[in-house]
Amino acid sequence: MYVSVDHKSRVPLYVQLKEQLHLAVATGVLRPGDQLPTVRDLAVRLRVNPNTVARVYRELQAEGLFVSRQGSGTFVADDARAVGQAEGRAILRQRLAEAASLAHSLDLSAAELRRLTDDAWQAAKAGREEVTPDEHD
Amino acid sequence: MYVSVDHKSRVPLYVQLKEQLHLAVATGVLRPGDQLPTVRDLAVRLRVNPNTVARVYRELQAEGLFVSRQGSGTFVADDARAVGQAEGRAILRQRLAEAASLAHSLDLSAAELRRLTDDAWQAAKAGREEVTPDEHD
Amino acid sequence: MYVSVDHKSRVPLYVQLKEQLHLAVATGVLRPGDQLPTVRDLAVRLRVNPNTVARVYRELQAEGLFVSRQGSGTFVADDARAVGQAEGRAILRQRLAEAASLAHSLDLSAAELRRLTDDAWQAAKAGREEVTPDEHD
Amino acid sequence: MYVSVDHKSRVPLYVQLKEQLHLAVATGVLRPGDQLPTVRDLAVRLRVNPNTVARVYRELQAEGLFVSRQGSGTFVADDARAVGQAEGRAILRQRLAEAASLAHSLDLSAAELRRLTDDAWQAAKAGREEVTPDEHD
DNA sequence: GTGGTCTAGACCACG
DNA sequence: GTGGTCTAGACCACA
Repeated sequence: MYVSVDHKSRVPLYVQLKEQLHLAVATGVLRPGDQLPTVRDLAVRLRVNPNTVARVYRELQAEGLFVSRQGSGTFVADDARAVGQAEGRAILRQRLAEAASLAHSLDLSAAELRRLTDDAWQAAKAGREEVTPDEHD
Repeated sequence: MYVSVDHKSRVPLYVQLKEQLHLAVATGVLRPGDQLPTVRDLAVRLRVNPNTVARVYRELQAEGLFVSRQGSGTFVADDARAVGQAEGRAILRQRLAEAASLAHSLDLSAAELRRLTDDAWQAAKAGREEVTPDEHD
Repeated sequence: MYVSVDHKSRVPLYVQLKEQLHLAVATGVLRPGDQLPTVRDLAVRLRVNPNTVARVYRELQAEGLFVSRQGSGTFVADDARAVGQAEGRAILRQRLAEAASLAHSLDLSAAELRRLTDDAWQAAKAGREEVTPDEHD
Repeated sequence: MYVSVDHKSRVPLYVQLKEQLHLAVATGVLRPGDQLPTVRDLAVRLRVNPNTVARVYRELQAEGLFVSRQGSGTFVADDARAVGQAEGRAILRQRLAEAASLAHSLDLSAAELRRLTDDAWQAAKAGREEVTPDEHD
């Protein structure tokens, strides 16, 4: 479980955390049945208020990715991976749709868009190798 | 009319408006020297708070797309088109970078990403024909 | 907009409020496009913390019943009624399923269950006439 | 084995267990004078915290269904069946009251409610045949 | 010790 | 003035 949040970002903390957990499930880092850190524990590690973590767990439970039980903890749901992947693809499709629409408005050709996409892909692959540690103070 | 906003969208009105003006410049619908509607006029036409329009004009001025001549109004800057196109591409690149990163996290191949991009492009092209952005009542 | 919550009930406040709004939409008391009370206003009227109201609005928005926009307010979604009725029936079906299962365990016949249901229906109809005002102190 | 619990359900374990014992008594699976498993034994079999079982025994004792004889164990009370059946009916009546009230709010007619009830009854009858409540591993 | 609810009150983004 | 986010900290239900 390697999650981190950037307190300086303008993206809400709970969104950052939610996306990371989403991805962890979609990519199999978190597997069905795995227990998640307790709300309080994760809150301490991320230097975040417990309510914020609780909100993320609650929403992911509503989406069917997690199952929480009072007294025992929060776990990855049995069918979480499928749900996570489906959602991940849906989000990707949505973002590409926006990009394509913008490309259209800029009068780019399909070939030009494809080239830019390939560039972005290469950049993402390269970026993967670097570590981007979490700076807080 | 070259601008319209969707009051039901969760995208902030000022962002929508700003993007549309950006595009209008980048694609040549608005040309250097053209005069823009007054803040009040545009606000009425879009059924939007004047503060919102004013904010957009102010920010686009700061970006160098618009210039305001005291007493006579707001106009499209001389080098606006170049600025607009450059910014448009930068935004597009940024969005594709995010999409590519997500695709990477989802373990998609470059080919799969390209296919999704092409799909999005086709969808954008198809959608373009059905746009009727002018009238609101 | 006549909503009330019982602070003494063991049912969470946010659940009580959510159910009432759900019903108001499903029964047409709230109609598509209607503006809801502001978070702060409703919080004062119900003697509840604004966060509690905000949570309800947020969840109902996630379910597609409400639409909230920063700066302007919260409104009933266009297709809210259909969503609300569908959900209402689903909940009813779920409760009847539990009741039927229990009746089965108690070795009741279908006829006996039906009689009890009719009784409950009559009681509900009668109860409808009484007012049950909200006591807070 | 006449009891089982579902660790994945959001219904609290102690509620599940209590209901099952209730039913076992009401339907005669457990008869007056029968000895119940020890707290520790049942806890192990159900993979549940002993506190949970103890709580259920305590509450059922308070309701008059069980009696505990010092040093020899917990037994089903002599008049347990009557008590259990009465309580079962009371619970059923309560649930139907809630359902009827909801149906009323949704503007359903008595006939529609009856139809839904019959459907639920049939579904419960059908479901009953496929139950295999005993084994958990 | 687990998660769940609620309050009080601050600060930000938007119109 | 609208909703949205976040913190701090209390209290409850469950195991």
